[in-house]
Amino acid sequence: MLITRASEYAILSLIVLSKADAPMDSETLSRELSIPKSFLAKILQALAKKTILKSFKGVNGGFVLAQDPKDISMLDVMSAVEGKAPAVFECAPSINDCPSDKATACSIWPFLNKLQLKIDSFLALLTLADILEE
Amino acid sequence: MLITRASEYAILSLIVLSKADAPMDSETLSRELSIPKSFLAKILQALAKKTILKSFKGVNGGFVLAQDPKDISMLDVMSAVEGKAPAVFECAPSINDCPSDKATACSIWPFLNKLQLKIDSFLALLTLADILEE
DNA sequence: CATCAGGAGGCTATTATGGCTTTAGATTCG
DNA sequence: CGAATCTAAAGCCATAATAGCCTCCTGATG
Repeated sequence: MLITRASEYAILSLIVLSKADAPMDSETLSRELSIPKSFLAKILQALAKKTILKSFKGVNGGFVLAQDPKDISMLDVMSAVEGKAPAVFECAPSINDCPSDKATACSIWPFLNKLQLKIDSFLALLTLADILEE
Repeated sequence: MLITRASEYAILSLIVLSKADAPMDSETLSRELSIPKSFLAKILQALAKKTILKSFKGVNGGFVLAQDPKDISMLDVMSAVEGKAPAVFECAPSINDCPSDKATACSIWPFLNKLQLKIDSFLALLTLADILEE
């Protein structure tokens, strides 16, 4: 999946936002979590675009969760933040498409696909609610 | 975990090596998988250092699996290749250590730790054998 | 209309990726 | 035994992608 720091920051933010009862602005979040403000802003915007967060402009604006934590999966978060579809193996784009004309690459393709599916389904089942529950 | 391309290449290599019956050198692997040779060489070296692979120098040298596929977990591979300990959340280094003096960061620490454990244990149980079996 | 906070884009710094060269251990052959 | 050859090991350097910084624009609020 090529998990980057953006995913890490996104999850951190979601945990904090899930506990807030009013919109929290990116500057406050940035300060509380010691995350660079400008980078965090872009991440929050990406989450808002995928309707994982809801944003409010103006005074007392900020971000709130747009969905119930049990409906927000780590796969959702990561694919929202990492731009492209979350693919561990970028050289293996689709199940019907052999990724290469090399015989070796072709023969390992089913195994890669299997691994990809395992990771994806794990991340799809792991929700924000799972992390929050005690 | 900040999964990078190195992990992807490592897993690709392990799948191919698991099907070879003689040492395979980094140049051949690089050619078959269309992976940059010099980068792949470093990855294979990292895997050899953690005794996931065994290396042979000289004529007919190369790399072979040093362990049974069922004993090679994705967590092993990723931590071998990503240099540092595989931590999704680098700001949260150890369970007894609050990662920050910020109250907010401190309060979300248990949740982060929980997520980290979930991901780690998933990756620790996912072995090369799981990927290879049909 | 003044102020606040998100949205969007460009720019810089840092890190990951990839290229290249040299060194060292192992094998083969004369 | 010694030279030649093969391949891992290890380093340094270039490029590409990510992480982080700054400024202006837009919509909302009072």
